[in-house]
Amino acid sequence: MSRPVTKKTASSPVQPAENFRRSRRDHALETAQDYSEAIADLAASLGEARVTDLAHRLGVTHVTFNRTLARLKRAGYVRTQPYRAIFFTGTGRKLAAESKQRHETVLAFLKYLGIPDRVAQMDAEGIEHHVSPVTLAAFKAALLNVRHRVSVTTRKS
Amino acid sequence: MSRPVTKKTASSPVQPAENFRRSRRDHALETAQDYSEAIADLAASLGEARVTDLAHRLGVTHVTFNRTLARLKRAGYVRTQPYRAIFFTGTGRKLAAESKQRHETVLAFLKYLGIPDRVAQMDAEGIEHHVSPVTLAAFKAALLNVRHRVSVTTRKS
DNA sequence: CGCATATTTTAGCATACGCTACATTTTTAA
DNA sequence: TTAAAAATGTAGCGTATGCTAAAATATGCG
Repeated sequence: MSRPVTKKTASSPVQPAENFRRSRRDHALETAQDYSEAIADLAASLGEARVTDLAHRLGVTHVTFNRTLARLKRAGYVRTQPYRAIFFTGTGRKLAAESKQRHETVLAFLKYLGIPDRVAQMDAEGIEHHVSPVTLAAFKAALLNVRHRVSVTTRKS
Repeated sequence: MSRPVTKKTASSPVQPAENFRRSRRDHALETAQDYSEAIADLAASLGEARVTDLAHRLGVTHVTFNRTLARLKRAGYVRTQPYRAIFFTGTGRKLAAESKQRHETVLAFLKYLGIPDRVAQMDAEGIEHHVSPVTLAAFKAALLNVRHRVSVTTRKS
């Protein structure tokens, strides 16, 4: 007993699995994006990106940062020389720019919803990595809608 | 050379770190929530939750599911007997219910923004774990707003 | 009943991420 | 110039997640 169920296991629920899978698969990339974004940020504001500064900004030890940096290097996003500052490759710079842009959009959207800055910033940090281009576009559209209140072509990056 | 920068390292950027930290810290809980939600879902629709069915639904092997299930057990969310179906504890049921509720809200909100079902479902899966109560409330408010067409002040945390 | 099949569990490996402790190199200052 | 301080890098540990392969238990049918 205890199994009086249709044995038609796993016939219908096949699409959900894909979503979960995707959600998980992307996770590895998230940190890389965060790191790239931080590197770009700091490079822009301080003129260069140093390991210690970046680690502190990201709330990890320099060790943790360093290891992930190695992954970024392997992936071809950044190039570094030992004991020197970090430099982006073209690909890396693009990744960082996209990440930042997306971050800004998500944050602006949350604020637009009336969410307090503090909370918006926290949530944006987690949400941004799961926002597909389509959803991002929807966010942008909503923002444009409220800002201009008139017809605006959606291209204004 | 190569360091012509102000040495005021790590004085201002202390709040960002918190956000990143939070975003990461929560990650361990995400899977547990996904799993709980799936267990509850399946228990509701099939009458009981079996390891193989659940694993398939979540897109992982039964082995992976089983190990995480052990963690849920350790955390006191579920109780199981070897080779038997899975049962929630009170805490676990609550967690599952909350997760599901949040999932529904996020999904509905994305759809409300005009995002196609397929995409909305994918994104919701990733986003839901990063939506704070405040943001969730804002989502709900937006939904109510469109449903009732009445004024909904954004203060309702 | 007993063996074939299905389900569940365990064992062992890989990756990513976090950490502390320690080694190395660079920078700074005496 | 040389020794102390700061920054960077390496080694090794722990957790969580994923996997495949194989053992253990349950189930079902001849």
